[in-house]
Amino acid sequence: MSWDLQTDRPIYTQLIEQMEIRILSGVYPSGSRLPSVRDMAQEAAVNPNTMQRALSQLEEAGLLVTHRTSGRSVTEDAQMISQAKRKLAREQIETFLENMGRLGFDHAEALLLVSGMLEEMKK
Amino acid sequence: MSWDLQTDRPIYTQLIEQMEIRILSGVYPSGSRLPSVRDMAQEAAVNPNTMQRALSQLEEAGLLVTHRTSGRSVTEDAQMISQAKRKLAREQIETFLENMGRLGFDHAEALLLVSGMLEEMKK
DNA sequence: ATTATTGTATTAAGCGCTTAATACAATAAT
DNA sequence: ATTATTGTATTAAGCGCTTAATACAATAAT
Repeated sequence: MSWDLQTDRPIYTQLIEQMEIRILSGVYPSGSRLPSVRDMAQEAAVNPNTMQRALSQLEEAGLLVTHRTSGRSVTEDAQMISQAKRKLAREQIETFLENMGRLGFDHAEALLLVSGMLEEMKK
Repeated sequence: MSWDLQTDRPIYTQLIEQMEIRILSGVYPSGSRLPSVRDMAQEAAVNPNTMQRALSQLEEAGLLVTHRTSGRSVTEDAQMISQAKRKLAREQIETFLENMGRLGFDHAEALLLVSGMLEEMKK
């Protein structure tokens, strides 16, 4: 699981997004413990402060729980996680339709283009 | 046509994206002249230097042409524009499928979710 | 001919992000 | 009891982005 970070926007926001995806997709399952801030920072080739910043915001969002001296873990509220996952998926679809709309494709056309591309990829 | 700019990433990159969309979707048609840098900067509530930076990069990309003292205009190469539009649409679909994939949905599922949401929106 | 408009360039300042270095308190591990 | 590990906090420096102020050359408009 690689951390590919772009330079065109703040690293800590990218860390937040990627961590969120890992949590929602089950890479870090509900209740599981995370590596230490320092370890995760090193793995992502990032300063510990920057990783700390991202993690503390994920805690604020309710996805992570901090145990002062024994590290952090993913929330045990599995329902919250699956709810967040559905919400994020919905948002992905909305942004996609919005983006296509700005290019001049309505919803029906966008759907057609997606299924068309999937057909192509089958071959 | 509003310029809603976020603070989470550089303004000039957002200007580039939004200008590109306006060009590809025909808001600024092929061959049409753009307002001056100063005017566009004021309209977007941005410093002229920032707008200049975005426009000069769009010129580098071949979408804009500069006429030293009589302003800028959109390239007259209509074919290039439509090609860029197709390319951008394709990229939108790919990113969407990629994002859904990271959340744990395969291509078929993603397509189903889109059509599902469109059904909902009809009601 | 004169004026206004065009893109362009330069300099200085402020700001947030990122890194680096360092330190501390709490507590799990030994 | 001692040690190692944990999250956390602070300070200073560098960097790119953004703004502001200003100026210049080229040329369209008058």
